[in-house]
Amino acid sequence: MSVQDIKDLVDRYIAVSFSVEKKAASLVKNQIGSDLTNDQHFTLRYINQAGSCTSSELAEVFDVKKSAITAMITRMWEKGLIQRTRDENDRRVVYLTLTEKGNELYVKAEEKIHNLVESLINRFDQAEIQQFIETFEKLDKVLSQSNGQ
Amino acid sequence: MSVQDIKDLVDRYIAVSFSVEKKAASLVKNQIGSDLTNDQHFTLRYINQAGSCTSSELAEVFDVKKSAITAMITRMWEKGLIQRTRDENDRRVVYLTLTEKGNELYVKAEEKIHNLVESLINRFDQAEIQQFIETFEKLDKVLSQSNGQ
DNA sequence: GTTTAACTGTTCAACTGTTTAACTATTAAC
DNA sequence: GTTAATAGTTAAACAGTTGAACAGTTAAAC
Repeated sequence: MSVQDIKDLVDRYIAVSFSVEKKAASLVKNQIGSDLTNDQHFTLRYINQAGSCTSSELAEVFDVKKSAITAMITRMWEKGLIQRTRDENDRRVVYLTLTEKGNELYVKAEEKIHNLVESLINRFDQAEIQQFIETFEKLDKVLSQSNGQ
Repeated sequence: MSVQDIKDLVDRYIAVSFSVEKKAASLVKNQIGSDLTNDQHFTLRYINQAGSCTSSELAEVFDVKKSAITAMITRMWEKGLIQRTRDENDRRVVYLTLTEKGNELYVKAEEKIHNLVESLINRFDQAEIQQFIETFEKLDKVLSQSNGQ
């Protein structure tokens, strides 16, 4: 592959990744709605899968400062979606869990997103989309390494 | 492919797309810096490639309301990166172009991003990454259709 | 055992990006 | 010539972010 070919690939990647990111976000916003922002949905998703977690953990996973997590959690806490519980052994730590309401809202939104993504995926050849996701996951790992230090 | 397989694929896609999005953003932020946010960089990129453009055009491309564009352009205009020029024939229209400073800043940042993306891409098999980008572009088109109406 | 250091989380000010709704100015339609 | 549509702006309100300073808690050093 020539230098020019690689340059073109890089150009195409930069353009398409930005475009897909924006379009996917607005598709979710328009078709899901659900009173949850994207970030809020993914926060609920993470806490739901983890069962419970801490602010520091979220800050690490989402790669933002802890104060950003505090602000986000507070907004969801005000809406009654998330519970804060202090650890009795180490009283610095606050565990975050979903409330009933938070869980319901999450499950509903998750189902809609699932259907949306499935309808997108079904428009592709199965082998193609499978390969795509595998490469995407490799990229995720490479990015983890690059970000690590 | 079974229903379960599809469900798993959907799960994996949702997880990996969110993860890559966050990691890529923070990698760019940490390694590029350059006083430009992601959105600002892509705005400069679009105007640079178009030569000149209007707020309405940017609103359409980025899929946000025009007032969001006004705010963003104003911030960059205050930094001396963008010029506003009224159309003499249709005085409602304002053309946006890069200033010298805006262009310099853009070119510098673009070069760094290019190198960054190239270093990522080079860690993949060439056929694999080429196929990946092609599928990514297909997905972009599918999203355009889905968002269209 | 007390002091010091490290850690968890919060608050506050400042910023970017976003939407909605009301508005100005200009052009097009009839 | 009045009415519609169009291009862009303004202002209020919100989500998400950083950075710096802070409180409270635990661990380490001595």
